Amino acid sequence: MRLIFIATGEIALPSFRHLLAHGPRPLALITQPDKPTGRHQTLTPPAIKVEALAAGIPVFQPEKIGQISADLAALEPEITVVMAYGQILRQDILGLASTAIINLHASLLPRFRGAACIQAAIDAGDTETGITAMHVVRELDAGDIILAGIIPISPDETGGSLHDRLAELAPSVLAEALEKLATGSATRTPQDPAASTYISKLEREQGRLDWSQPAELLERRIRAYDPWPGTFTEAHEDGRSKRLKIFPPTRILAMDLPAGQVANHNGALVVGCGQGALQLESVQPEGGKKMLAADYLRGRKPTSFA
RNA sequence: CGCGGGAUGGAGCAGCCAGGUAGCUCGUCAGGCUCAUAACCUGAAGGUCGUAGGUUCAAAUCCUACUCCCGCAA
Repeated sequence: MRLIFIATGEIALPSFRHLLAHGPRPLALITQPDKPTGRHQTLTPPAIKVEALAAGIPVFQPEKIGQISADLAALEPEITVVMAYGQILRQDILGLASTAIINLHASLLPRFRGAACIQAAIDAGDTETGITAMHVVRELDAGDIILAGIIPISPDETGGSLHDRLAELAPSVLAEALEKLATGSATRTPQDPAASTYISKLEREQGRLDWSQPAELLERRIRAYDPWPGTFTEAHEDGRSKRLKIFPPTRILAMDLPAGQVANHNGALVVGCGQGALQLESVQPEGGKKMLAADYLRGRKPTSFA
């Protein structure tokens, strides 16, 4: 089967490796251009590009994928697989493959269409999520569903841990979808538009915590947004105010404390929420390293978070 | 050279601006108190103040260079 793989995010790595190991071997990888990253803006290639080159797979990195539609057409693909690419595909790309263009999406569609689907599942308090294989259509993540793989979300799940587990789940979903498409046994289940939800890409600023919200919601958000985009607050300490990153796990307490007020409860760092309170275990002050909340309290005396 | 913060006994910090015997909250060890304890009391050990130069009678503190860590931004 002639297959083209289009992906950038690390969530696609296991699926890509699966194809390298068990076939069909991708004719080419299309991924985003190298981007400057980190404190010193070093130009960094996507990890999947590095693996593709090591495996001798041709790599395309167009600024806009439309620029290489002729090159892709020349490969005469039967199947195009898209996963966490980061660009909207133009109509001419959608029609390239003779059999199908499919997308692996990290949620149980039609719930959580869009970029931040993994974080959204935890943030919403869902008990399960998965990988959905579907046909790609013009509207984002709205195509007919071929099949989905489901995994439970554990109570201490973080965005990072769920990301990794979904990445590991994806190859089996991909393999089954390819098998069905190859044998003509693939079914198409339309998505119920009324049940669909859309989650836009997360920005760093969205990790700012609102302590007037219930502790239950904040606890989930801190897990969901770890490690990206991360959660933070402003720690007020005699006149000064410094950014403080907050990491899971956190513990919900029934304590009655005004929202945003900080208490040293027998050495434990407790913050009041709109409903209940949250005990923090791991924080990172601006300019400092990640540390235990108890350590943080030894040297800093914050009075409130906002 | 994108902007900024930091490096001080095992942990987290103060001291630096206005140079002059290294301090706080803990931890550790010993002893005491207690039915008992992560509680309390007493005492002790533990630091080339990131590295290398410079200024000075004297540098954690002022100047220069360098190394490492981190926040923002992208």
